[in-house]
Amino acid sequence: MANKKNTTIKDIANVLGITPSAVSKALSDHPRISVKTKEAVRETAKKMDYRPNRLAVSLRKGKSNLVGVIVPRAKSNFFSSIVENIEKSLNQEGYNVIITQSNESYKKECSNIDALLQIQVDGIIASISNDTTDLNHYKKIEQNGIPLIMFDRGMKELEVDSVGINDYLSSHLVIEHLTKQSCKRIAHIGGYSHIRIYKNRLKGYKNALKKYNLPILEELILEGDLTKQDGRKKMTQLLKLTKRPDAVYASGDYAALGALQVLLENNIRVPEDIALVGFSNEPFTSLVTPSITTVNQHSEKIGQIAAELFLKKNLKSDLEKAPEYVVLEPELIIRESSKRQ
Amino acid sequence: MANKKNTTIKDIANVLGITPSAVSKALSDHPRISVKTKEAVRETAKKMDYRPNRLAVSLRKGKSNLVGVIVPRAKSNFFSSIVENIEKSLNQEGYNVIITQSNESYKKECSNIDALLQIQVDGIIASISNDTTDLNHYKKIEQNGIPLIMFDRGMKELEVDSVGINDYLSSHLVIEHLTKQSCKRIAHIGGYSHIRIYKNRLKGYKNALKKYNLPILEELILEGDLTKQDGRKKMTQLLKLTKRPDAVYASGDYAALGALQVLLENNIRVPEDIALVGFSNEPFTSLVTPSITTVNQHSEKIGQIAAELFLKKNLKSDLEKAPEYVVLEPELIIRESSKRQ
DNA sequence: TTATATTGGTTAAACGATTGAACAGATGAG
DNA sequence: CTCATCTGTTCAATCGTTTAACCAATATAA
Repeated sequence: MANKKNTTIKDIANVLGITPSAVSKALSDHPRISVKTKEAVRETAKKMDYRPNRLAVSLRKGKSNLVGVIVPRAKSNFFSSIVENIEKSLNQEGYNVIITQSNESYKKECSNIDALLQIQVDGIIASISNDTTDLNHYKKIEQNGIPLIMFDRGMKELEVDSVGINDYLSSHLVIEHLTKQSCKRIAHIGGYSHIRIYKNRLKGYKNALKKYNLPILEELILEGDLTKQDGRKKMTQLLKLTKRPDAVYASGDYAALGALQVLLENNIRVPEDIALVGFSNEPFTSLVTPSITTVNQHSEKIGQIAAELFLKKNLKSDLEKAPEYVVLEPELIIRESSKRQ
Repeated sequence: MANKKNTTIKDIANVLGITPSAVSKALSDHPRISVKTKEAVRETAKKMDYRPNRLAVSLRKGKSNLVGVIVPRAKSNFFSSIVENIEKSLNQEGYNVIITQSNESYKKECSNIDALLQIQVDGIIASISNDTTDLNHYKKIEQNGIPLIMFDRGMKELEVDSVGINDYLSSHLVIEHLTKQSCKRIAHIGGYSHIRIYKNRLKGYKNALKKYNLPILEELILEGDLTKQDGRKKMTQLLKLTKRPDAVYASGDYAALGALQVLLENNIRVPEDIALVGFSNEPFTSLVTPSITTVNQHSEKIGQIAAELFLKKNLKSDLEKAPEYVVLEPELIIRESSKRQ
């Protein structure tokens, strides 16, 4: 029945009365093959709907034309947008992309890497999970001789190419804006500080406070996994303080959303009583009431640049070279949750 | 340099002084290999960190252990949740999943299929794009002798396994609920009716109206691509009617969101003046104010079942068999946008 | 004792494409 | 007329595994 076997190079050779190797060379435009033969080959190849067997080519050439991507969560708009752009860029260059999610779990991240190496991808583009502190599994990638590119959450320790935004500057933008709204007690719901981006946002937050002559109050600085649930918890905690904050800057939109819910449930006016800022520009931030001020991270560009970094590294297969760090400028999107007129 | 070549079956053979084929058989637990040899092989395999070359295995066996998935949009929570579950189920069985998006475009869908066939996936699990009317590109899949499974948006014409919810019943649930809220003029913002699910929802809507003795008014039935933009447009259109509807049932949450925005902008009370119901239970429906009543489609289950259908089909490689249609029961989630007390 | 199983492998071909080396025929130089 | 060169192709090995067919040695049966 159907199961029409695919035509191979051999079939073409038989039809034309030449050898498979001549066909192969004709198709790859080898100089030693006559123009006449080349044309004949190309023509019958098209006629017979020939498509090279990717598996055979990969086996022979030692590369699979597959690139693995590891994201913490695929659902997040930020990551899915990055993935989309990685894919677009790499498809153009003849690569296919395999997407895996770590679900913010160290264990899953390890097994993702194993799976990708086992599939023999030509490279891995990854963003580290919240749960990850040990980095040995990432070193396996380079031991396999393929490039690793990190995005958003990169780690300097790994010494690999990476792309992300200027987190330090982001915090400055946020604090600057909040002080203009005359906020004086700005709390920070941060991510785990072993992750570079969250550390940098925290550092930026502290430095900016200093710059605007505001005190750094440890009771206003919290650390968690930035889920909506975490946001609720941290906000509840902040409301218990005798001296409540008049603004909250969360390092993630989901945490900001959780915080917002708690604020509304407690009939606290946003932004009049407490102003709120999130991070990542997830679509829902513009949909909720009040809409949430947030930081745009240019996810499209991040994806594209990550792909380009891979292509560059892969082309030169020059893993030795010093790593390249691309840093994009953040953009503050001011919405209702922080705009006190 | 790193680039440590991977150990092959041959290396193991050399170490043990036997042939590669003996090693291969030992690893696959062939009965003709002695227990002693098997143990020795397994041990040195582990010691040398042997991992079979998937490319070679695939080439030899004629199957890649890769499954392609085509979704209209990866960002949608509904689809991403399905994908997540397909992946989970298939990974367990040793398959890897390649995800592609059609972005609701016929052309992209075609090129996705081509790409997947070219990668030599062992099967394709797909949901048809809004833009697609011609189905010939899907037939190519079966011509290649691999199974095709459809989810959510399946097409009877294709005669392949599929899984989705009972769309007809969904509309009944919605209309029943709205009539209980004493709505009498219920509008329907539908998807393109060449897509089966939207046709069925429309049919269910009409039948349910009849059941509750409500007239079917063509001016209240609209068709579009169900984006937020489309929802805005359709709602604006409905508001221009001399006799406005007192309820709107949209076949998609994004369209419902667009409609809600227009309603709020026009100071129309929801649900008191016009009640609103969406479809898919996207997370934002519970986040906006008022929260949107919607239909839950059990995306987790859909993914899992799609994977199972593939595995079954693939095992028997029995493409001839009559297709299997799995239909899940929908669940109406009632929220503020339609609850008049 | 001879024929027959059984055990535990080995050999070799195959999957489909690539590629350096070899080779045959035509052409040109000396 | 011979040797070298060029052209267009074939040969054969290779990538790493799998597997049907084969073989030698030992065990079993008649």
